[in-house]
Amino acid sequence: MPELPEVETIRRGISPWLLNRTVTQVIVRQDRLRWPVPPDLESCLIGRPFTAVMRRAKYLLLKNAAGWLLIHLGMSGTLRILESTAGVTLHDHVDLLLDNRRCLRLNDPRRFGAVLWVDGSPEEHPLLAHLGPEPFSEAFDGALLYARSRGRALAVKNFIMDQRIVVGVGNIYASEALFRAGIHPARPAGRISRARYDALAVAVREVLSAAIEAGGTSLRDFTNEHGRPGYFSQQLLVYGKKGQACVQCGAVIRCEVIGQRSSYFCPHCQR
DNA sequence: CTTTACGCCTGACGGC
DNA sequence: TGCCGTCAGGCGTAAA
Repeated sequence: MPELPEVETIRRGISPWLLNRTVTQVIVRQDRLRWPVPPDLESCLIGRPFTAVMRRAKYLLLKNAAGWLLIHLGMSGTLRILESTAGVTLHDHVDLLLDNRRCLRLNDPRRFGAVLWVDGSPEEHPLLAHLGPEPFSEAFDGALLYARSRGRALAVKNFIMDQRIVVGVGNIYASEALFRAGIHPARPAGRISRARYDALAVAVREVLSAAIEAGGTSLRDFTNEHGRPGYFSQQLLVYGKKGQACVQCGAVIRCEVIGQRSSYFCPHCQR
């Protein structure tokens, strides 16, 4: 599933195809996603061109004159731009047919994703209201991580994956950022120094921006808007590398479950 | 308030 | 070959 770099890659890819285009038809083949797809979605979309294609955290936000179409890709969702609505395959749940004859298609085998309609300010929507800062915003830095972590005992990996602390960091990039910062993923968040959180904030930004540059990480089913994979998997240093040699010290990379999620780290470089 | 566990779903993979 | 258990990029919710 897409973390922030994958969602941002999708956003950049679909944006030119959607901006100033109007939806002519909505096809919902399966409305049982994480929440039901609104039955009146077509009436919200038809006749009003998209005026912005934005991202907040891992949510895509498509704006028109009436409100916002909110899309989340869950664990296995993909969005593609197609020539037409032909060639329907398994798990092609939602199509938006556009007035340039293109089709924006959501495919999501596990159906943890969501397609919702938001009228009013999306920042006030319950799903978005309590999100932390964007990792590339000025509000996100070591001072924020340090302040928010005081007195908290949970593992730092779970702390930085909490979307109320900072958005966009999922299981892959949490492991990668902690390796780059030299911090053990199971270390209690409240027992990490300000200086180390400064390094972690930098590492989070670096790993996310490098992944965006590469067009996302290709693992299992992530592909961009044309169905092509991203290339950041070639730059992963610890994720999925259990049993392999650490690129920095040669120690054996380990994998342990922390907070119900597989966590990869170098036991020598990360403390 | 914090922290943990679980459930939602399907598909791929490894072991037997 | 088939069956079964495990695991997978997220996140809301319930419970302690």
